[in-house]
Amino acid sequence: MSVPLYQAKAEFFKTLGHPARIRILELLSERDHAVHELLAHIDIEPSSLSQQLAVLRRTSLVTSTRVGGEVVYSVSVPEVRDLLLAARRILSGVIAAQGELESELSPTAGS
Amino acid sequence: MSVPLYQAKAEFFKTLGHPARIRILELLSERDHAVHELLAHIDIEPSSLSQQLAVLRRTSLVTSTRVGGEVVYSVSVPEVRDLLLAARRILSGVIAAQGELESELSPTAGS
DNA sequence: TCATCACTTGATAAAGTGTGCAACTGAAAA
DNA sequence: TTTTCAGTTGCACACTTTATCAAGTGATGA
Repeated sequence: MSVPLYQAKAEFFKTLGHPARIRILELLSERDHAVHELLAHIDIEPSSLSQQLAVLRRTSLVTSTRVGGEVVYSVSVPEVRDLLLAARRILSGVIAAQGELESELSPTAGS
Repeated sequence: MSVPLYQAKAEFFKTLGHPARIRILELLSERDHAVHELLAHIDIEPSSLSQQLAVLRRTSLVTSTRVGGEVVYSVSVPEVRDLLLAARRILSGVIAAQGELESELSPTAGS
């Protein structure tokens, strides 16, 4: 293999590193969605959504199918869901820790 | 909380989205390392390493302690290790799938 | 004290990313 | 056939990230 694994990992995480792409994956891991359905949940321009979907397509995390007038997206790597859950767990830990630290510094109010 | 969770997640993944930072976390999840030890394993300039360590510090994923002449880093969120393992599993799946696809397209050699 | 090792910081140029607008394609409805 | 809805693509601009070089701090050893 030409690309070292740690670099592939970095690129993988990079594709997860955008709020819209996270939202897309969260919605798609519930069920398949057409683009206009995603659009109803995510507050960005259609062209921007399309671009983020393209990023996810390029990395094979989602696939699209044309169904009549609409394009339906699905996750092609179901394990991504676990990853998002793991991230949430870690994150709540980190955020809680930072919260404590903050309260120690200024016990009256959080910034 | 002011920052929506999906945005916090995106930022979290973004900090993982760099090959040097992945290497650092992998090394640190084995055991603590001084900066010059990391430097021996990761092929980048000291200043660049320092910069990446700063990114990880800012997001509270690692902590540093001065021990005499050297600065020792440790992971402060051990669950990160699971995340890296999960990423590797997902990634090998995706890479394998792409490999198959590639062989179908050109059965003789992979690009 | 002076030199040196171990790191960090600052500045800057180059590369990469994201955003919004306009133009374009395909399918369905009028 | 013409419109309209559903998406995508191209492009210009702003913003961010990264790499590198030079300069600076802190501790140790000569």
